This record gives sequence, C-alpha cells and structure tokens, in this order.
Amino acid sequence: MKNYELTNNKIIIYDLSQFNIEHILECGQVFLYEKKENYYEVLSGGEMARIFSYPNKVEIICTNTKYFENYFDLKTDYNEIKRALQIDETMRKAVSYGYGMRILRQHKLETLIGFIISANNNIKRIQKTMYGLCKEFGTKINHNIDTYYAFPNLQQLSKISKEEFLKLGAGYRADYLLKTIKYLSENNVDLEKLEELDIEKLNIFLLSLYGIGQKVADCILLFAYSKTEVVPVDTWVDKIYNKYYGANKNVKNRKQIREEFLNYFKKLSGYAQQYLFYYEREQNKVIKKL
DNA sequence: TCCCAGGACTACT
DNA sequence: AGTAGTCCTGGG
Repeated sequence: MKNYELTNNKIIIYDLSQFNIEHILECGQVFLYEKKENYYEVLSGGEMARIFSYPNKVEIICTNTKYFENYFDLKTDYNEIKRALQIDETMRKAVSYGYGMRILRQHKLETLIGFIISANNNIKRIQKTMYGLCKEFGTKINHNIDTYYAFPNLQQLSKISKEEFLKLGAGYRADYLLKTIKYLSENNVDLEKLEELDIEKLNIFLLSLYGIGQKVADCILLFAYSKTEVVPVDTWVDKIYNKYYGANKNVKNRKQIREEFLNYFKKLSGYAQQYLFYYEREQNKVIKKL
C-alpha cells in the first residue's frame, strides 16, 4: 500500500506513523501556520493548505498538491531515518515522542525573514509579525478554497518602512530587516538559485547578511535549504547537550556543541536535533503546568 | 519589579 | 578568539 496519494486538489496520507501535523508544525521550524477548530492552516510560497487529521488518514486540501508534496518532503522515508537515529536511550524517547515530525522544505525568503525576526523572540510574537506582513503587504489571493494573503515577495518587502516593521512588533529587528531586504533587493539575489551552493558557501553568504548569526543561518540551511546535517544550537539545544550528552566533557560554547552533535549523529544531525528539541521543550511545558 | 522568550551586534580585552 | 552589555516587547 502507498504511503500517500495525490488527487486534483488534495493529498491523502495513509502512513500516520511518519506524518503528524501537530509534531510537524509545533516543533519550532515554521511560523506561518494557524491551529483552527478542526484543522491546521499553512501558508507557503503563495500557496495555502488545510490539514485535516482523521483516525486512519490525513487529508491536505490545498491550492497546489505538487507544491505541498515537496513542502512536506513526502518522498522521504522517515521510518528509515528514525530507525537509524535510535542509537541511545534519549534518542529513543525523543523519536518515540515526536514520531510524526518531518523537516519541512520551506520557502527560502519567508524562512530567512522569519528567523531574523525570531532572534530573542517568542513564537506568538513572531507569528503576529509574519501574519501582519502578509495582511498588510502581501498579495491577496482568491482561490476557490478561500481568500488569503500571501507572504510579501522581495519587491513588496523592499517598500516597507522601519515604522511599519515596528508597528508589526519587529522591535529592534526592524533595522536587521531593512538592511537585509535592501541588500537582497538591490543586488537582485535569487535565494532559490542559491540552493546549488554547498553548505559552507551558503553559510558564509547567510552570515554576511545583517541580523543573521550562526544559529539563524543554521535554521535557514536546515528548514529552507534542506541541509539536514546542520544543527542549529539555541538555548534549548544547549540545555539538551549539557543534560544528556555533555557528561565529563569540557564543551562550553555553541560552536563546539554544534560540532559534537555533527560528529555523533553524522548526516542525520539536523533530524536528531529536531526530535530532541521538540521532546525537551514539550516535556518542559508539561512540567511547568504541574 | 525584574527577567525571560528558540540571538545578533558592537565594543571591548 | 572570546566575552559582557545592549537591543524591542508582551507576559509571568
């Protein structure tokens, strides 16, 4: 039996052991999504999808099935990845907990802007700013599913003033956004085309942009450029390393932690990091509630 | 009130 | 090369 199939306007997923929309969207890799009454809604690259979960299948009603087949990376077999990752007790727990998680293949510009805004920020506020950009500066799209606003393209972004970014809650990141958007737009940078570059070159380019440090660069590499061996080290991954993997090791800074994870999980480091991140953060939420 | 919430930049040593 | 101080802002 097939894991999933595409029809005209929807994708039907049968193998729920490697697709859980809550795990996918709530694991911290994406901002343009909303939890509705009985479905999740996702915006990406001018397209829109609504994901309905049922006991034995998931239906994705969307504006473009091919786009979302790629977005959700449906051709990749996660059962294989999960098997290979369960090399210690912590990973077994993390994978078991977030069994339906997948690393998305997101729109490059949206991801870049989103993670610049994410610096020292929380998800709720990042989403407020991102959706505000859509509503106020994006193209209105009338589709028979519904009407919605796409995330603004580079040209639309380049017309936004500092005051407007501030009004949307970007705070001190408004200057980062202005400078980086100005650079990309004036130099006609096509972020999609940069996919051909190798990790090192792409990393150097991203770090050269204002408002992008190593952690944000890693997020863009992993979530938009599908460089799945990359490990973004934020405060959570820092904690995770020291809690589960750092015993008797004299590793303190994040660059070293990044290398330690890469040495340990090899090509699957990015996936490992995401299962661990999601697991630890959700455990922490549970603890806080008690 | 203080201090964080999924960091980056600048200005130092 | 490595590290402290500063940067919006809403919520506990």
